[in-house]
Amino acid sequence: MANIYDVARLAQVSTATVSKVLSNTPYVSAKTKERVLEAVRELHYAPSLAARGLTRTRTYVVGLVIPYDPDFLFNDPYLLEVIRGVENAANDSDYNVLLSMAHKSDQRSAYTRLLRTGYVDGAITVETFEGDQVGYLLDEFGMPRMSIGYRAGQKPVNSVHSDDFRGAFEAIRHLLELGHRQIGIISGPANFMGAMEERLRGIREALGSFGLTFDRTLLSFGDFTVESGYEAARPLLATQPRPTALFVMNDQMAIGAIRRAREFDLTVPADLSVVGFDDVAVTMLYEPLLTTIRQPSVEMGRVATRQLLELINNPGQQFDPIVLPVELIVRGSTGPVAS
Amino acid sequence: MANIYDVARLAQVSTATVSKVLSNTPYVSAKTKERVLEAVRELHYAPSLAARGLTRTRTYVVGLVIPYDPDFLFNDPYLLEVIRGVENAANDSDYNVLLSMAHKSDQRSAYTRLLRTGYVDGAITVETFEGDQVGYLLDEFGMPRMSIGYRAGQKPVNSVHSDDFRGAFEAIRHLLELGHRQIGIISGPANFMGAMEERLRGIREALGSFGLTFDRTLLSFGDFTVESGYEAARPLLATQPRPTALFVMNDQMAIGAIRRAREFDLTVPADLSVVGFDDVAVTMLYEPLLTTIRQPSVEMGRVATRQLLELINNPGQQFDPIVLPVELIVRGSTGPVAS
DNA sequence: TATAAATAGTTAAGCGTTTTCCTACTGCGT
DNA sequence: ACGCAGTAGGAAAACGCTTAACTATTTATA
Repeated sequence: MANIYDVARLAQVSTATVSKVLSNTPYVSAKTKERVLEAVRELHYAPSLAARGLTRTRTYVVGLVIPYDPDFLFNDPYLLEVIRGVENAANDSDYNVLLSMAHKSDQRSAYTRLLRTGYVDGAITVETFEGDQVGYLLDEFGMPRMSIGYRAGQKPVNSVHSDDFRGAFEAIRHLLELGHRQIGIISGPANFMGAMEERLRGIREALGSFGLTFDRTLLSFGDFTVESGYEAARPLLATQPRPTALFVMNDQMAIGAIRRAREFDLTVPADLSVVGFDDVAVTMLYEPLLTTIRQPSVEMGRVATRQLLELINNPGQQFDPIVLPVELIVRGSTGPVAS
Repeated sequence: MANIYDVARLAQVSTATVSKVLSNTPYVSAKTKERVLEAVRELHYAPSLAARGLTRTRTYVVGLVIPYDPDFLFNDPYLLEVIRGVENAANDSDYNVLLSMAHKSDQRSAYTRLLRTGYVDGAITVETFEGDQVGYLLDEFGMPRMSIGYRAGQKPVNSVHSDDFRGAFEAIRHLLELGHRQIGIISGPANFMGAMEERLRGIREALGSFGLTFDRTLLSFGDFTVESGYEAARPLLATQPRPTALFVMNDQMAIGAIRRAREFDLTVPADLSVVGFDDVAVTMLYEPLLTTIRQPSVEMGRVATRQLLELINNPGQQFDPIVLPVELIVRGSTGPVAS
């Protein structure tokens, strides 16, 4: 593997000049520059990131921390899209992505890997449940960091999340406009960072705008799995008067709920309308096609990364969470209330 | 951030000694060792990987290259599991994972990132369609590499894949044992590296063991998407005599095929048995639950990584592909042939 | 024409490790 | 008392790059 000396020798200049050419520092004549580039090409030279990282402050690597304490998160295609978004944006700026999937039991090691080795310029943490340590540790260390999702603590916090409030609001409004008045809710885990509260807020607001109030007895919880949706739907569908619609906070639980509805001999959407959340591609397999709220997952990864790079270049900034728009996708699982 | 000098000073030894303690080199007294470790703890010291990478040959980073030319691959939960397996195994050996999702258009850059910067000790490439360049480039460079999937070229090649032959064999045998004799096949793309051929071989073998031969008119192709399964199923179900069973080479297409079957007023499994492939979790949403062949995806990532580390330590080895067992999971989408 | 300013390129120090000699000490057998 | 093997620890070079400081050359300015 050629090093900078080989290039310098071949181009008949000093290593300093080579370095300047490669980092686009001014005061190099066009002629010399070309000669150096020629040598670089000939030798297939690329600077060693290790050596570069030693002198510069930059390593050109960002860490992507994904805690996967709850295993089911890993069935969530959403995550893969976030990863892709991060990778994409990093690439565009010649950055590399170091993956760190910390299981709760060894968060310490994730922390070590990212921080203490000086291997990354910054980190993106995917926020899931409360109580994750890595984030705090990174902050304490002063490492530039962006969260994907909601972050505990007072604003401003550097994070990106989708507009859960609006998503829930639109979902409920859609149902209300279809004439539904008894709307059951299946929420995700209560300790899932922030998102659920936001959605509940959205629900209340939408109901309020129709002069209705939120009925707590129509609220039920699941853990994002199909099974939990199936379970959570039972008490709701057994309530009298029976809800004519369900707003379920992820698509998989929505599918579970629909399965339960069948057991109650309810047809979707004729007897029961169902709105999901996420718009994961796999639900396209299911009949009826699910009306849902689409989250811009790839975009979330992208935005978080771009913002992180900005933070790396100008450390110490704090800004308010970036909220990405969601979209109501009306498909076949919702319809007007039966008269 | 503390460096090795800080530690040396605090422990009142030379940096050489600190280094020795940290790499478990002999000839350091227990007392000194303890003193050094104490200092390390106190200062929260961790050696800089960059500096270490400069002197040692090792960077303790492996690259994970995922070409995502076909976008739909990214809806495949399978991939996420592979990633997880890689990350896991790497962690166990104190290795880090650098992600590189090369789009076809910039494979060159993926190559640069991984190779020429000297940033990784080895690479894992996920093989999908033929014609990917990165792999060849890595080999040419002499970089240790493991493939996940089938790799072009003559054996031995360093790769890990699941037992597609056996999987197809078991699927077909299962159907044959249920009495099916007209079995339609929906294959993945023909140019998808190796796997499809292996499965076709398995199909032939299973048929042969029942004294049957493969009927090419019952073969149809899709591209792994639900839609393509839906499309591919039509000609098959229109064939006379109509097949009583379908073996579909991934779960998503299987779902598509089942949807088409409904249009033909066929009930699964009463009128038509369907076997899928992969056993991705999301199919648990569908009724009937899919009989399928489970691939050990996390394990594939793990094995590939462990093998790569072995290859890094003893370069130049070539071994035969590692074949991981698959498993027939019988659920509700298959049943005895209607009499 | 003399001088200042801008441009072009070089030298050498330094980044934080590891590792190869070295040196020094200890205890043991003679 | 001497020499030697074994054990402990240190000094310093090397890894490949960047960059500050410097010199030399050219161009602009008065």
